[in-house]
Amino acid sequence: MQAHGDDLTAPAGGSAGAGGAAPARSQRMLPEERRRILIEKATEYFSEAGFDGGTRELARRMGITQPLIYRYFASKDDLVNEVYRVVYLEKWKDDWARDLCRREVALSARLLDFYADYTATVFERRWMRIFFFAGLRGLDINTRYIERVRAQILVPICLEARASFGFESARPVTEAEMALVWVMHGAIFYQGIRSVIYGLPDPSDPGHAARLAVAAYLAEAPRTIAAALG
Amino acid sequence: MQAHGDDLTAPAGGSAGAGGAAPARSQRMLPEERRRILIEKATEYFSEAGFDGGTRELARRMGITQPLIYRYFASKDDLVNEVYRVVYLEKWKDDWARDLCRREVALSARLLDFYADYTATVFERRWMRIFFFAGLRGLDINTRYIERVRAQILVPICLEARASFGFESARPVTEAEMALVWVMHGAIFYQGIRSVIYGLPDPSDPGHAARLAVAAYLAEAPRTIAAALG
DNA sequence: CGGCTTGTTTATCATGCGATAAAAAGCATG
DNA sequence: CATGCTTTTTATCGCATGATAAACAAGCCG
Repeated sequence: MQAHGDDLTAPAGGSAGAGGAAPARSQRMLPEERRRILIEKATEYFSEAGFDGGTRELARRMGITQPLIYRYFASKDDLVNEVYRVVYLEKWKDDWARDLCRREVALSARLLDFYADYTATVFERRWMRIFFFAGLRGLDINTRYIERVRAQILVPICLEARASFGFESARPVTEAEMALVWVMHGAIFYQGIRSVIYGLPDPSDPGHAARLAVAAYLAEAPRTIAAALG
Repeated sequence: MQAHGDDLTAPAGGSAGAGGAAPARSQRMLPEERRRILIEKATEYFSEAGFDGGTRELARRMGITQPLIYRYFASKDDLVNEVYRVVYLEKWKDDWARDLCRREVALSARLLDFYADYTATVFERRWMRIFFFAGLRGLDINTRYIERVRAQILVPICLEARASFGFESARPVTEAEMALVWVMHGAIFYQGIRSVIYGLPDPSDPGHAARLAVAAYLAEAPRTIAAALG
């Protein structure tokens, strides 16, 4: 539409756009720096427009020309995959799985600490939107992320719950135990969907939902575990 | 890609495709019927491909040619809006709000009945995916749907909870009461996300999550309501 | 049969996309 | 200043898309 009319702004060293959304026209850069910025801006842009967003519009927002993107990425898919990699993998903290197993701390405190940190990481517009764009596309990386949550977070929580309530057992986690922990996880995660996808205003007490969900989980867990192991 | 190569199948009255995915080439139809099928197939297709899916591919799946779509809809946007309308509005049941207020039935039963019916309606691949495609696009219709859930389902539940626990009051529902009911709702809704968006296998007991969430809600509600009205 | 209406297809346009090749511009070094 | 290497732009290709106009074909009525 108006991709053509506004390149009259700042022919060479132009200042920040008085006219449109395009930032200052960039100068020659070190490859690493250019690549870094490219991924960052691509994350920002694709998280809004979806992965069908055009490379021309992305370039325009960076203040570069479109073919330059192909000097740093062989194809648009390459760039998209890099965005995935950064968003999914680089934001994962191994501390989460480790800290959840620190039995010198009460389980309720471990769960609340974990969810405080986890939600601070993922309840962010860019992360959340890219997560769902990828999920709707049925991409492997999304499936693998969910599997990681299951294996490294939810299953450990089930085992910690067993230990916490005195049911030490090596038996594999049952479907009922998983269902219960998924309910807790879902109740908390859904709050992020409300904020970010629905655009509803954030609650004044952001930890409230997590406290309720964790308390409900711990209240129900003994019964579920007893039934599972009994 | 292969939009050209496979129209050698069944020139006129063709049988169901032995070659590809394209159904039988259609004959002349009554406008109402054609339009109905068009919306139905568009819902099916857009729910998979997203609203960036092409009109040619949609036409191919229907066994018609692409320009025919424009005899029934002025533009692709028109068709897309019709898909929204059908998915969002025609699947809403006014019974939900009414039945939630039937005080001769126990509140827990009303909640479980409601969620049994609600999840049967929306935990369906087409509905869920279109809901999130629209949500990510930030479309008005999605925002209005959420508002409808809030005003016609969640607020009434809060008021019914007050009545159920003997706190008859006309005061507006507080943020704490809303937060609690959103947690219940989110815990249940998230199970649909797991199945449909994540593609995880359905639990063997589909009502389990709802029972847990409703029980947790009813256990916590008296405290929350007392604090809100006290 | 001929003529009419209307559902459907064929042919086509303008536009935007991802991608490539070649020219231009920046910057260090002789 | 000239040389050489690297970043960036200009110009362009092939293709797919949404949309339009004109040709075609099926049924109905005289």
